[in-house]
Amino acid sequence: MTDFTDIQFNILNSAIDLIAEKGIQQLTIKNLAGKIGKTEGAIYRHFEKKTDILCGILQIFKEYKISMQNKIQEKKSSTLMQLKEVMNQHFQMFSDKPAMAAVIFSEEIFQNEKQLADTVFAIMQETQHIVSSLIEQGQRSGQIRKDISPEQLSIIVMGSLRLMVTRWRLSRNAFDLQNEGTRLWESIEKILTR
Amino acid sequence: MTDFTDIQFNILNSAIDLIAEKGIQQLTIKNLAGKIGKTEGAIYRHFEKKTDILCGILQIFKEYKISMQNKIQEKKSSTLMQLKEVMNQHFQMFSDKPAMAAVIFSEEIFQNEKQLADTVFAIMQETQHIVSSLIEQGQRSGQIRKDISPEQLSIIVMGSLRLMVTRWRLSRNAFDLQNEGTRLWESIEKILTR
Amino acid sequence: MTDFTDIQFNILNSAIDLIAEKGIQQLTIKNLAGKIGKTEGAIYRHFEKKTDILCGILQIFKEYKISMQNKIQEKKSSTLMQLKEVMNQHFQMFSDKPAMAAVIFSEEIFQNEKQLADTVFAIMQETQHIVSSLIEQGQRSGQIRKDISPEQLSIIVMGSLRLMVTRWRLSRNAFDLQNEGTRLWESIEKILTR
Amino acid sequence: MTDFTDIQFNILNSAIDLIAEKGIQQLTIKNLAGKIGKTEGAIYRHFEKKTDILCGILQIFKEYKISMQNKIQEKKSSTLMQLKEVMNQHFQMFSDKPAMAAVIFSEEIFQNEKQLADTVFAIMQETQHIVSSLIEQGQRSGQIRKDISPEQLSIIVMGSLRLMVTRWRLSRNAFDLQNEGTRLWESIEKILTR
DNA sequence: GATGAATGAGCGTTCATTCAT
DNA sequence: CATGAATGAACGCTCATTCAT
Repeated sequence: MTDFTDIQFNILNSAIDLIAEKGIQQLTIKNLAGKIGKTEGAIYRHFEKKTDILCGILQIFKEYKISMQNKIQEKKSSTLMQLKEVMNQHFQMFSDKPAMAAVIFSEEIFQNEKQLADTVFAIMQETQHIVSSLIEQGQRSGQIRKDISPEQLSIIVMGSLRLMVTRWRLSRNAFDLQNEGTRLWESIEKILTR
Repeated sequence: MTDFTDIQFNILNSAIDLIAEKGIQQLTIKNLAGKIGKTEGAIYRHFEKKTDILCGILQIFKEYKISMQNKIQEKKSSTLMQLKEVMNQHFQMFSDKPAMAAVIFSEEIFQNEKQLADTVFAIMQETQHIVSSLIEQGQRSGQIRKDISPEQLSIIVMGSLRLMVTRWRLSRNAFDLQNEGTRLWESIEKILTR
Repeated sequence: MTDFTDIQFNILNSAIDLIAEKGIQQLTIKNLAGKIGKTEGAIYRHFEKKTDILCGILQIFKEYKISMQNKIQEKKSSTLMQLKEVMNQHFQMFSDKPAMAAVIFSEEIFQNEKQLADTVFAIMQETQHIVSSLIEQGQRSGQIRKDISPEQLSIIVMGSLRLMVTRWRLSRNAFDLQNEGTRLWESIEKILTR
Repeated sequence: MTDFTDIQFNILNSAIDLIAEKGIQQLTIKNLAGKIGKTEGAIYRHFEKKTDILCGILQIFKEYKISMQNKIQEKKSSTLMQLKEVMNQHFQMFSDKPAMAAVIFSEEIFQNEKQLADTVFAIMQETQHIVSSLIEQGQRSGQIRKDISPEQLSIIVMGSLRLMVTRWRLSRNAFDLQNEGTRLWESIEKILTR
C-alpha cells in the first residue's frame, strides 16, 4: 500500500532511473533534481531527507517483489516449479529494473545508515526464508534431495543467483540476464534433484 | 613483482586496516593520513592519486591470492581436494583480511573508475577460471558430475562462497567464517559428486 | 487601534505561542503554517513579509502593555505604588506571555531589520519614559530620594527587572517569576526611598 | 592559557571583528572566509566546526576577563573601589570589544547549542558571583548597606550595567560607554552606601 | 482564501588535490 | 621527505518568498 503522491512517485522513479544509469553513488539531490528538471529545493517539498528517498525506492522494490511472489502462490504448482518461478522472477526483476540490483547489493554503501541497512537486510532475509521454506517443502515431498539442509541449499541457490546478476551488472548488461537465468535454473534443478 | 617502496607498503597496509575497521567509505586521505601519523600531503609524495592507492591494495590482494594458489598446485592432491583447498583459502583470506572482502565486493563503488573496476573484474575472472578448470579436470577424472557444465558449476560454487562472505560481513563478523565455510564445502562436495 | 483581521490575529497568536514554546529562532514560516494548520502560502495571503508578522507581534505586545498601564493611572495611587504596579505588570506580562520576553529581548536578532529594531527600541524607550516620569513625580512629592537623577534610577529599576527576566528564561522558567519579582521590588523600594 | 595557533587566533579575531561590525547573525563561514581572504574550506583546516569558533571566541573573552580581574585583586583596595573597578572593567571591555556584548548577550541565539549556552551561562554566573561576594564583604566591613541581600544587590548592579550596555549597542554606540558607565557607578555607589 | 509546487540564495561541511616551504 | 595551508567543487539541507490553480 504505497501512499506516495504522483510527484513523489515521479521522483522515486527518476531516482531509480538515475541509479540504473549511473550507479547509486551518482544519486545526489542535485543530479536527481536535474533529472526531473527542477531545483534541489523542490525535492525537499516531497521528501524530508535523502534517506527517505532511498527508503521509498526500497519500498517500491519490496512491493514489486511481493506482487510477483503472490502470483506464484496462486499458481499452486509443484514446489520445484515454484522455486523455478522465484528465480525467474528475480532475474526478470533485475532485468526490468537494473537499479534494483544496484540498490539491493549496495550493503557497503548503506553501512552508515542503519535504517537502510536494516531494510536491505530484511529484504534479503525474507527472500532467503522463502527459498528455504520451498526447499524444505520439496524435501518433504521427496522432490528435493535430503542430504543437504535447506539453509545450505538456499545459500547455494541464492548465491549463484546473486553472482550471475553481479556479473551481468559488471559486464554493463552485456548479456541477456533472463536467458542465462533460465540456464542457471536448469543446473540448479539438477543439483536439487540430484 | 611488487615494486612498492617501504613507505608505500606501509600506507597500503594502513589503508587495508582502515577499510577493515571502518569500511571502504571511510578510506579518505585524511583518515589514512591520520592512521599513518603523517599529513595528507605526505601521502601524495607516494601516490599520485587516491585511485592508485586502491590499485595498490588490489595488487597486494592479488599477490596474496597467487601465493596461496601456488601452495595448492604444489600439493598435487586430487582435484576435489584442490577445490576444497581453494574455497578454504578464500574463507581464510577473508577471515584474515576482512578488508579484502570489503574491497573486492565493492564493485558499485568502483563503477566510475574504470581502472579499478577492470582490476576487480580481472581478479574475479581469474578465480572463476581456476575453479572452472579444476572442475573440468574433476569431470574428466570422473570425480565430478558431468551433467552440468564447468562454467555453471563454478558459478554455483563461487556464488555460494560469496554469499556466505557477504552474510558474514553484514553480520559484522558475528560467526566463524572458516567453520561455516567448511560446512558449506561439505554441501558443495555432495553436489559436485552427486 | 489594531486593524488586524481575525485570521491575521490568529496567525499572530500562533506565532507568539510558537516563540514561547521553541524560541524565536524556530519562528519560521513553515513551522508557523504547521501550527495554524494551513500552508505556507496561506500566510502570505495575510502578511506580505515575515517582518510584518514580527511587527504585528510587537504591536500586540505594545497594546497589551498600554492596556495594563491604563489600569494603573486609573487607580490614582501613590507614585511608589504605581511604580510597584508597573514592575508587577511586567513580571505578570512576561510570566503570562513568555514569548514577549523572547521577542523584546532579541535585539540582536532584529539588528538587520531596521523597522523591527526601531519598534523594539521605541517600546523600550516608552517604558523607560514612564518609569522615569513616575520617579520624577516621586522625587517631587518627596517619596523618592533626590540625590540620583530619574534617568539613572530608571536604568537601575528597569535593568534589574530585565536581568531577572533573562535569568528566568535561561533557567527555562525554573522559578516563579512573579514571586521573585515581588521580592525584587521590595529591594528596589528600599533603594528608592533610601 | 589559550593554545591557539596564529592562524586560529587570526580567524577568531576576524570573527570577533565581523560580529562587532555586523552582528552575530552575520558570522557565517562564508563571511568569515571572505574577511580573512580565504575560501570556506580553509577555515575547516583550523576549526572542526563553526561551534568551535564560537567556543574559541568565548574562551578569548573569558581569559580577557580573567586577566582584568586579576588586576583588581592585586590592587588590594577597598571593596567599594573593587566593585567600581569591576564595573569599570566591564564597560571598558565592551567598549573595547563590542563583539563581546553581542556574543555574551546572545543567549537566545545559542539556545540550540548546549555547549555554547552553558559557557555563556557560566561566564554570567561567575561575574554574578564575584559581584555578590564583593558586596557581602562590603556589608561585613560596613561599607555597604545591610538591609538588602547581596544577591538582590548584585542583580541590581549587574542588571543596570547590562541595560546600559544594551542601550549603547542599540544606539549603535552613539554615546561614550565608559563615560556613562562612570556616571552609572556614581549612582550605584550612592545606592550601595545609602 | 488557500493549496501545492517551485525557486534561489544561502548555510555548514567534506574531500581529493596542489603547492610553497 | 614531509608539513601546513589552501582550493574548488560537491553535498545535504533550510528558508523566505512567489505564483498558477
